[in-house]
Amino acid sequence: MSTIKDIAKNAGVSVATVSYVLNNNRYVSPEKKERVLAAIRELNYAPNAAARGLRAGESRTIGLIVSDLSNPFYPDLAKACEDAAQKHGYAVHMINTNDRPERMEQAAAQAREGKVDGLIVASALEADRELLQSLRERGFPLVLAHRRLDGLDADLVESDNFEAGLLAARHMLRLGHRRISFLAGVAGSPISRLREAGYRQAMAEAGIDVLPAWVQSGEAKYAASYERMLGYADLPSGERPTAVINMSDIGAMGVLDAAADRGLRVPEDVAVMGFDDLFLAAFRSVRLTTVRIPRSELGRRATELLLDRIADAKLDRRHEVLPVELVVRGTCGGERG
Amino acid sequence: MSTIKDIAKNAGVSVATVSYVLNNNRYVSPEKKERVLAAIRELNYAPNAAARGLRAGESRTIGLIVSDLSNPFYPDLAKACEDAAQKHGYAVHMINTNDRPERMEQAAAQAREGKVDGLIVASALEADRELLQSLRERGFPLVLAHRRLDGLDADLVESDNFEAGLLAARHMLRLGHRRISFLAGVAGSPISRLREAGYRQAMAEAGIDVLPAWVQSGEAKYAASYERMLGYADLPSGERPTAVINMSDIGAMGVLDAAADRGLRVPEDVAVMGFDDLFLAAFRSVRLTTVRIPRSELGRRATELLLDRIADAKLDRRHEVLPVELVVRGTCGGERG
DNA sequence: GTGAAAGCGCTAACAA
DNA sequence: TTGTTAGCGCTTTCAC
Repeated sequence: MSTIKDIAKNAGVSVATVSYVLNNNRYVSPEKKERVLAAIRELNYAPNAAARGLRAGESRTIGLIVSDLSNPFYPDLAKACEDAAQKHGYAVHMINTNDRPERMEQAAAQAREGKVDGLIVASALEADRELLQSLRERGFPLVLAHRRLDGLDADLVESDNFEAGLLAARHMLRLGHRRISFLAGVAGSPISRLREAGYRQAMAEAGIDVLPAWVQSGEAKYAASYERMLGYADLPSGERPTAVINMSDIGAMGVLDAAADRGLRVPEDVAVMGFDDLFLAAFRSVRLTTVRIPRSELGRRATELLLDRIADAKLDRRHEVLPVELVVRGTCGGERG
Repeated sequence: MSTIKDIAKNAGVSVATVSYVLNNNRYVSPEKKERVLAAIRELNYAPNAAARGLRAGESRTIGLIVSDLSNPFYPDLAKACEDAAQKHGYAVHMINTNDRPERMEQAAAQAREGKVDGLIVASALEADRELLQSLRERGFPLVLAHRRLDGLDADLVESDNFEAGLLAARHMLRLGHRRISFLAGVAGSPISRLREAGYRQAMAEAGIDVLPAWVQSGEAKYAASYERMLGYADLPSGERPTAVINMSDIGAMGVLDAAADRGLRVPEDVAVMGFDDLFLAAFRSVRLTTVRIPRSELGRRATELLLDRIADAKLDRRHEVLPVELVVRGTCGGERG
């Protein structure tokens, strides 16, 4: 690898001059400039990032922490984040925690070492609060995406989860359902809490008492949701919920499959909804009615907020709520599309 | 952010001593050591990565280039890569190219700037050959994963694509099919070429002439495969392939959906297979028979090879071929599982 | 055992 | 208009 000195020597100028043409922040005579450029081409030179970073005190890289890359929710968010960052000359350093706390610690370490200039946390867990708070206290730029962490002094972009729950439940209600189940996410998850609140509000508006058996916390993943639907299927049909709203599209797939395995027809015997609107929800063999969570927008806005914050640390804290949208397909009947 | 100087001052020792305890590569008296450790804790110090990197001439970071993060194929590969890298103290810098050449150039730039110590390319395109070759010529550590690039002087880990094609076609043959279609990937893709060769070999073994209409190149994605299956569906039933092997599980979903849209039953009217064995292939509503491509192993081995190469640049070039596996589900009949 | 100081590659203040 | 040089934070050689 050649250095700026090699270029200077090759072009017969000082290193300062090379630096000037590199950053073009000083006038350099056309002849010298051309010689420098030629030397750069000839030696295939690229300025060393570590040296630049050390000098400038920044890495021009942001970190993106996601909890589970295999969840199709995150790749879209990550892509949008990368696109937005790139537009501003930043690279994205993605870290997949698999919800393991030690991975989060590694991410924080990278922050403290200056490997990244700021962090987007797309999966903040209660367990991460202290770590993230300590980062913030040291003034480290941080934005939470998708999952909020109440009381944490950081910028936040989320979707309108209350509205999402409201939309879902109202849709079921409109279709005539009364026994509507809400299969929530892990207890304490703010996303789940908000959506459940929306669901409860819709039920209250309709004058329906929500029975305890209708609302269950747990993992929103395929297997857990499958099991929970199996539980409903074993109920006598007069007690069984006629509609099931699941915290995620992936979980809704489990509900759908469990219903099928028990000979329950969708939507005739059970109507099913999810949240997210993943690509698989659109498959003809699925046609899942769902509430779309704007993941790309989440990623893009989070990045923009972070970049703003990096540029100006004393901005007021911001909190953005992105709109969600009902997507009607086949699993509740009344398909439009 | 505090620096090593702050620690030295706080602990009343020299920066050298701080460095020694940081890296613990010299004997330091217990008392001083304790004072240094205390100062580090007190000031919440972490050594600056840029300074270290500059000094050491390495970033302890590897780059992972994937072509499309939204394709569920890659996240699993990326996770395995991250796990393996982490085990050796390396971070992973993921870059999503979306198959755009300029993104590949940015990745190469990061390599030349020393932001990463080596690169795993999980989606090498013909168009990238020159760029990658020039990196190799400068001795930059590079390993190709999943997609080979003939003639490129780089380590390679791929799956046994010829065998995969063979397995798929033989499975259909065993089930009694004769008119077996192979919906290939983009023309010229080595993966597609190899799998097609396996398919053709199986057909030849069975003494069947492969009709031109049975083999079609194109995108292996949902929409393109959907269209191609629609084309088959319009054929008189005596000419229509009774079995369709698609280059990817996602594409096979398109085939499945097109068949359903045309009232064709699976597997009675058409048997369908994919490649990959994505999580969605296992859904009860899908139950796709497929050939499993070992994506996690691909990611893990690629990382190990790269780390080896970083440690020792003059290793012989390596080429590993990972085994694939037939996964029988419902879309061809004869389900075992 | 510990410390002073050189130097990794770069930028920019200052001098000329 | 261009060059000299200090210094970013760290590691390590060399000296004591």
